[in-house]
Amino acid sequence: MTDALPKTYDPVGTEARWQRAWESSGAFHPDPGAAGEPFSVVIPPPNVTGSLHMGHGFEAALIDAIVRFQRLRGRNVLCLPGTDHASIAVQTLLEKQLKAEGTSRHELGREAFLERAWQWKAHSEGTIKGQLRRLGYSLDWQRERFTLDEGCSAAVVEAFNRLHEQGLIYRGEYLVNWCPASGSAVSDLEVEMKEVDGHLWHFRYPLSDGPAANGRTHLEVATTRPETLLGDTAVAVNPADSRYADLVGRTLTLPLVGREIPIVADDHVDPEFGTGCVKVTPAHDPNDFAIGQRHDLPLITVMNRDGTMNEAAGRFAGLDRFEARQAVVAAMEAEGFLVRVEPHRHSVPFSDRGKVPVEPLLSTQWFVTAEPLAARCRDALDHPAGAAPRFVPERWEKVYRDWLTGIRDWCISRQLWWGHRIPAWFVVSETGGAITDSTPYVVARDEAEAMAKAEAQFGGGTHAHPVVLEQDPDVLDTWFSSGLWPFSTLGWPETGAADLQRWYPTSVLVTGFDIIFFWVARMTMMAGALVAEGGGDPAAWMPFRDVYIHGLVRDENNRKMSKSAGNGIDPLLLIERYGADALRFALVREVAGAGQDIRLDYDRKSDTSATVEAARNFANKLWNATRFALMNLGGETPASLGEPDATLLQQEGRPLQLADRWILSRLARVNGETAERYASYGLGEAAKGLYEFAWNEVCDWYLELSKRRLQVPAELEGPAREAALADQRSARQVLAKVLQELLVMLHPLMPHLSEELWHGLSGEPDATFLALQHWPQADDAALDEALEASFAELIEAIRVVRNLRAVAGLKPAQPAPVQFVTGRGELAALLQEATADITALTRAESVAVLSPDQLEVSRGGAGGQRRALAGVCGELQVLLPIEGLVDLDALRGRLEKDLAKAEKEIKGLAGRLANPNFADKAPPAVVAECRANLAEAEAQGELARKRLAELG
RNA sequence: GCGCGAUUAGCUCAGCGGUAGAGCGCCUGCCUUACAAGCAGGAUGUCGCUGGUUCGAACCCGGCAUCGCGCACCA
Repeated sequence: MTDALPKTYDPVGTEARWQRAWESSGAFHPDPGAAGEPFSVVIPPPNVTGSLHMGHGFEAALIDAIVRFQRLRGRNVLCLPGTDHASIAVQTLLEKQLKAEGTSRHELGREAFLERAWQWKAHSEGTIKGQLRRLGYSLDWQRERFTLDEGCSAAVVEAFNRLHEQGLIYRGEYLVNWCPASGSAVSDLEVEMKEVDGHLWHFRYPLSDGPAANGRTHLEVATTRPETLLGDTAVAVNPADSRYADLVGRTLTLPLVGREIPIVADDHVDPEFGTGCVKVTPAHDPNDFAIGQRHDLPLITVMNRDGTMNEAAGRFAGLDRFEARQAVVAAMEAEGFLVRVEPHRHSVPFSDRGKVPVEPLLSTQWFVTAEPLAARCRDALDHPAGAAPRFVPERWEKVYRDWLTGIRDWCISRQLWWGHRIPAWFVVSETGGAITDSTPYVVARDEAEAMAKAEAQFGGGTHAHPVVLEQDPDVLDTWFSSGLWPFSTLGWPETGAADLQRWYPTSVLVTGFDIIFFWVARMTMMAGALVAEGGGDPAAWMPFRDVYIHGLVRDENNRKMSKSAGNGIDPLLLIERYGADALRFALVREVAGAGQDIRLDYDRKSDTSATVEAARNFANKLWNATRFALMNLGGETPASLGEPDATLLQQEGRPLQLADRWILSRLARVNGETAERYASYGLGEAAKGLYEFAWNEVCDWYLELSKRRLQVPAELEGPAREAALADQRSARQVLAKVLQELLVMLHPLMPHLSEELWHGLSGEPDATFLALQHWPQADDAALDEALEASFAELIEAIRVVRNLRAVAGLKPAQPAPVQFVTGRGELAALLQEATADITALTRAESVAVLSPDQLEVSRGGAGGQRRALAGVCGELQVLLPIEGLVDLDALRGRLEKDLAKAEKEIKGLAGRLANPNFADKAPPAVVAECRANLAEAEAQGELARKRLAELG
């Protein structure tokens, strides 16, 4: 960097340069053997379904801020990237493509289809990696993983085998959520309830053996799904319902089908709802399935897997389920069984991915027994040493715990091709070469092991035929492999793996609340079963110490940004316009507390964002502040200048001025606060604090105050020159130190800009990175609360002068005399010490600090100052004796405003003090403060009145 | 139905017991050699409604309303 820096910061070239430098030097590729306490994060692997949107950018900004901070703190940091194969999502996407091409996966065949899926993966992964790099994410690309890569796949096979050995995986025929669109079972979590305007059809089911004692000839049932009546195997009533007590045990004749079905009594039925009679279709409804089990009812499946009716549906066979609904209703009506139809709003389960209603369908699937795994996780939350994991914000712990309580078994098989093939082999030689529900199977690590197991069990002896195996064609739920992510990526099941030893458990998981069940809970459950190896302290096996839950990015209309909603914004669009640092800073700065959603304002017509633009302006501000420093440090660096010593005062030879001591105190305080905020996930607060410090304190005040000291007039000679040079040097030292430290503190949020400016300032070679420096030790000796308070008063005094000048309509360049009047000795001393600063910042012609007595004397003498412009702040009276230049009306207006303000304050404070309870019960300090404020306000009001009177 | 969150300046949001804040936008002056992506000054609020606790409530507690989210779900 040279002295001739451009006036505006150009992020695009700079960012690319540092991204290349960091990566090619292996800056973020840690050695497990290196020193430093380990700190590790595995990133939530994005799906290889295309590209990333702003939500990913937001998450990246948060994670990177955390890991970069920890790196600066000297930790041995690993931040491991990767992607997820997203079984259903990718397969759906590919099938859509194939359909558009007029073909299908079945026409292509499994092998060719998978070939294509891998091509797609390579394409999508390339896009995603490009995006992550452009964000400046400090990832270890050499450790990049993919859920379907060799190592992760081996981990999946091992996990499946171990869980099976532990008796936690079973195969069985149950009602599952069947998604006809993808042709696969899905888990409970992949089902979304949606409110739909439907109908409630009331039907009559006649008693088969004649009228009841009370003359009743039929029962009336209601349903939202008439097509399922073809599979009814009972009608249920509440056992306590006296209306039907005598009918329990008798039978009804199912219309259209003619089947005799029993009337059963079951607690599930709410006698208050409808007629109190419920048709029971155990093979097509989860509640009915449960009733069916209790009453040992037959299961009659009337649908095929593609959502059409099957042979059991008789004359309706072949119809789509929704066509069948119409047809059944029409037939019921024609045959006189339809009582009435009423509109009915109700919830319908939809498949998350397929966007069609799921069909509860009886099928044979693989399941994970969830309760024992969940129990271990619940215990970890109640561990005496503290909840594991620790949720930030805390409230999410309850959400996590509630889900783990009363958990249902997890259906893990999917009738898809893209994914981890289930490591189970059917011994088809036992069932005539075909896979049926009764075909025996073996679970194994590979085919050879499967064969050995199968031969031991089924070979030789009485079996004359050779053992023939066929691997289960299904794949596992994507979340099965995602559940292993924190340890499969580090080398598990190889427990001796160096990375696993060094970085497991990981330090923090950063993710959105929308996948606490899908992913967070699955990881903790998997770790409990696979890593814990028999329990123990959860701190040893829980895959992360903390879980930091962030909110979602919403668009300008407060809608969640997502690809499916079509409102996602490509982060690259904003990066190209404003720079990655600006985008990152804008996103993080929006975070309040934690876990709150953020709204990114964005104009889709112009692709602009006021929020990001403000962050870009901040970057430019820092750029220019550093540019100013480079122009004024005389070619020196922070290192060559050395540390300023805040404990030495001007008289003792090192001319540290008021402003120096003030900014060094502020710096030390901001350093401590910022470190604390970063460490406790207060990222938004850290960003806001640094923004305010950099802009409102360093740039607006310190930098302005340093200007007059950085220039030593050529005409100075002798001791005066010596003094000016010494003062210049200390201003240089302080300026250099403050800026350099500020850049380090900003680095986690704005890595490229800070890296660039830090190099410019420090003159360090390109190969030395700010990213790998140490967080500066806060100089606690520089902290001076009283000084900070005094300086705030000084700033206020200068503001009043500026305000008066503005009211008077003085041209900025026009000098004017300034008088301060105060009876407070230490305030007078402060103003006296800062005379040169005040002069510089207010264009003062002269600065006088007077006591009230002195003022009276001077006014009595000169006589011509009665119409001075006057203002007050605190106990300080500020006068601009510039009669003749002043607009009297403006002057009066200003004074009236002061007076009104003072009177309003007096009223409030006096009211409070007049309440006897206040003096009695409020803390003495508060009462004293109130009295002081009242006295001050009264003094202010008095002054204003007096000046107004003088104006006549 | 149960639970969670939100409701503060025109907009986006801080503040969470002691006299209401920021950024953007708006108004008025300034091209003052770090920055016009800037500088200086200014205006702007019955802090959703309603009870209560307290000397004192935007802040704590109870209701209500509106918006959003999660879980469960009666055919």
